[in-house]
Amino acid sequence: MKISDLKAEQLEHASNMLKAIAHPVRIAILSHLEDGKKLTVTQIYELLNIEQSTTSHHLGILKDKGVLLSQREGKNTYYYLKHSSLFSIINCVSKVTMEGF
Amino acid sequence: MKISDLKAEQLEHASNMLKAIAHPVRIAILSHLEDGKKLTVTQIYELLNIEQSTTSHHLGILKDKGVLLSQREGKNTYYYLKHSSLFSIINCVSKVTMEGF
DNA sequence: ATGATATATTTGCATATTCACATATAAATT
DNA sequence: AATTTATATGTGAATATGCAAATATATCAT
Repeated sequence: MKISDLKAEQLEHASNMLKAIAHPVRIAILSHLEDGKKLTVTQIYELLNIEQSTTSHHLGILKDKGVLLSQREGKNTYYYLKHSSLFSIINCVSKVTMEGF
Repeated sequence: MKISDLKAEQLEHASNMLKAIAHPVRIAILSHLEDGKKLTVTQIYELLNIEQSTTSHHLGILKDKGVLLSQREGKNTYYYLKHSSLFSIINCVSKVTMEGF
């Protein structure tokens, strides 16, 4: 099936999901969540070397737009990918990016 | 290879490309350019039933960010996909979107 | 060469959204 | 109450968006 079969609502949905991941920091976050990994806010901002509040903000965006899920365990909140099929998109993006254009 | 292997420059590039397509109108435009099709500004704005200047604006964005190429033939400008591998991304998006979440 | 027409691009405007940072606040644990 | 971890708020700046109008480009007839 082709994307032209999508209705306006679906285009909006696809657009929102793409917006969610269309930022270098959020792409980097997702890259660390491959293979079903779950990471805390602290782990992520230390890995990426950015502001703690900036990290939480981006995680909030990804969660709000249905890309990530979260799970509080004591003081820590673990974030993980909601759908493994998102890897498909990210892998496609990396493939196209590596082709260099 | 994983997206975590990407360098900052590549994350930026991937992000820009995703930003380029992360809009309902631009997704709809791309959907009509599958299978190597080439369309004019007039064909596109009539297909999508939107303002002529809005269409030209979005086409400009897609061209500027390296998603589309254009080719003037007389009064008409034909737009087409720069890399067929972009279909991969769009097809992944439609797949994930159709899974409905 | 000029004016008219068709097609496309650009400009200006107002509005909305996004972003990073610093700080404040909230929640959980000790 | 103090500490650790996380979320929310405010701010200023940057970016994105649609529309209407203006401008540019190409073609055609005169």
